[in-house]
Amino acid sequence: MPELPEVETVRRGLLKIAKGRKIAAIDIHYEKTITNENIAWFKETLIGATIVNVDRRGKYLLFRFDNQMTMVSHLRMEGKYYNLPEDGEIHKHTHVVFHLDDDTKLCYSDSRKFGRMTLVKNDEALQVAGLKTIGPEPTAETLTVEYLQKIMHASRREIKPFLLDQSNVAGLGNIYVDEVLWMSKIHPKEHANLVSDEQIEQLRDNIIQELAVATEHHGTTVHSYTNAFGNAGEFQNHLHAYGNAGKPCERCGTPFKKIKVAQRGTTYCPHCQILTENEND
DNA sequence: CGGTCTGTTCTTCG
DNA sequence: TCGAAGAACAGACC
Repeated sequence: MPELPEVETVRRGLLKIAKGRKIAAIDIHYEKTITNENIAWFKETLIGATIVNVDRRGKYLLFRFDNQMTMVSHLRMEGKYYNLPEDGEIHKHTHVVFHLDDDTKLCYSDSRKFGRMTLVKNDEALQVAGLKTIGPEPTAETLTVEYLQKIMHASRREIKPFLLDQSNVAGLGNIYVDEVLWMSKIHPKEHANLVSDEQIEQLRDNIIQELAVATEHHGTTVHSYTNAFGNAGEFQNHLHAYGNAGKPCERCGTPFKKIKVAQRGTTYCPHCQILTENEND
């Protein structure tokens, strides 16, 4: 389940093997991965084009080509890129294969078939659904205290679904939301507008730091698949809350509880993370 | 074997 | 206009 640190790790892996490479041929084994209406056009437009860069915005990868086109790729839960020699045997669940001009192939596999790719002109990339409404990148420059305070004051949503909403802040998913809420001592069901300005500042700092440190560790590996970019991560060894239900909180020793918040599995410390008003779980 | 669960985004409904 | 809930995706697991 790639979140920002994992997607950034994939981006760096892609740059190393694909930047400067020309697409020689494309095999598509599962057409729904490509959301363009015209699959033939998708292939024709990319064959002969050279990958000049791979950018990232939130959890979206943007492959930039020398023909002024951008392929937007979202991995959703299980999407993975990996690289093989041209004569290598592709893994199960491989839906798209880009044959490159250096006798290798860039493969996309996705056991759940949730991931999507779409090809658009460069200047239309930010109009793609999902990117059009995406919030600021979680960096010190782009995610300001003022911005976070403004949008949190204006929302009565529970903080967890609020932070999972990519239009508020880009890049957070289930794992890192549980982590930053634990670090910031905020209950996952706390309403955004009831969080104090001081706590918002803490939360903002924690989001920025947590994602940066996780990126340094190449993200969190949940299911490990060798040879796929972004699966060498070892940040799972640094998680405090996620996956620790029943184990003692590092700060106070109270066992972590696991509950549902907005239909999502949520781990939190019932002692450190307290609701300001109700005593509901 | 049937039900549940999984994460993310989009769509629908109130 | 907002937020909650459902839909969709497909497979792993009990």
